[in-house]
Amino acid sequence: MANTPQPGTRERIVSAASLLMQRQGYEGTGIKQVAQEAQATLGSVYHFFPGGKQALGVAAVQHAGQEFADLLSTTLSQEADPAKAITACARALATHLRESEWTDGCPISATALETTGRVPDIEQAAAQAFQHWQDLVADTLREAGLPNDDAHDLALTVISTLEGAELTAQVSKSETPLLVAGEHLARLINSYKE
Amino acid sequence: MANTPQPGTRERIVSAASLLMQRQGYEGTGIKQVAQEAQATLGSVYHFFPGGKQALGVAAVQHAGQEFADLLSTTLSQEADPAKAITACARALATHLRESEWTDGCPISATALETTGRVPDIEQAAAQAFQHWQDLVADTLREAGLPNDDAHDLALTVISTLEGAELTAQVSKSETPLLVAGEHLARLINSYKE
DNA sequence: GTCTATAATAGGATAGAC
DNA sequence: GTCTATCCTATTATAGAC
Repeated sequence: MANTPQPGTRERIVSAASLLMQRQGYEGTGIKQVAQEAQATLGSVYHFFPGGKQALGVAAVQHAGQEFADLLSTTLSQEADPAKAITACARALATHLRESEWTDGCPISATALETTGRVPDIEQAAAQAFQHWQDLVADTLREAGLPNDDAHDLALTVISTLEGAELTAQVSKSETPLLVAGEHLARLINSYKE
Repeated sequence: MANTPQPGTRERIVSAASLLMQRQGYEGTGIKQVAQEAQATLGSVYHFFPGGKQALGVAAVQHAGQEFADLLSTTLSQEADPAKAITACARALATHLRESEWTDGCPISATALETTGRVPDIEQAAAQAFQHWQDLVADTLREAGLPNDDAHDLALTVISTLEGAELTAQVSKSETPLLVAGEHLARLINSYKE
């Protein structure tokens, strides 16, 4: 035990790429900038990612996808009532967005939008992340007793709505879109509850 | 009357920039590419936009924002029942997305996400477009008899949800997220109707 | 208003020493 | 694995003839 190794070079590179692409998008983020932010050299980046920027983009999206999935799991499990759990998620996103001064929205939307239809590998990684998130929400709804089909569809709308509300909140620099969406989602879920 | 002038150079440039930025984002779109697509020269682009790429980005976002507002108005006015009108909007977006082979999602999301917090002029243009869309939906809901406050909040969630569902649909190359969101939004609106 | 040429810089990527 | 130097290309932007 006692294993908390400080992040290795590869890990620092992926984290830096993930953060920068969240804020500036894929095209707006340079490999040199990633190297600098990760306190690594350009040579190291290409050592770990011989596939170049696209491979780095894939790793960044996967990393961010998993990180967000963890956050989602944690938040969802803190409320027994699924409607309240979703509202809590929306609130958590709003707080995080405001505290980052509106810079840290969805970690993969910008990259996904820029590359869709043009960089298949990244596109696929983004689709998988979205699917993973949806599955987590669907599981929560099912465990709360909702029928399978309802849970599946609601989970899809929950992810879509949180995604869109975060975008709207970020653009308008206001927590309101996320908070209002959280309330509406709870109402929607409750309308399926009996 | 009888005034259908063919598009001038400036108009062609803005249209091309708008389309390219929709598909590739702001950073992923080059001014030379815009000029080429608009069948104009680089000199013409800088003639009309001395402010350079940022000024072009602002014009592109405003153009796309207005174009989408027109589409929204048209679709909303074709159904008397507001819930059905919103569902129709979602369906229209889904069809358009599929028919473009998943390239034409929200015309401004990619640009907005990439530039938020970094290019204030573009950020502001995007925020105005979002606000404009929300106002159109709010008007529709009010005209259908919903209380002012409900209409305002619902319109916000409608825009957020359509936005997110379009993103999810584009990334997963499926109409489903938009179609399901359309149904859920109708259900949500109807739950406020009495 | 339109065009070409070019400046100045930054981008992704590679080579090879260590 | 790490580092530096460098190649090549693309980028934004400008200058000036027409």
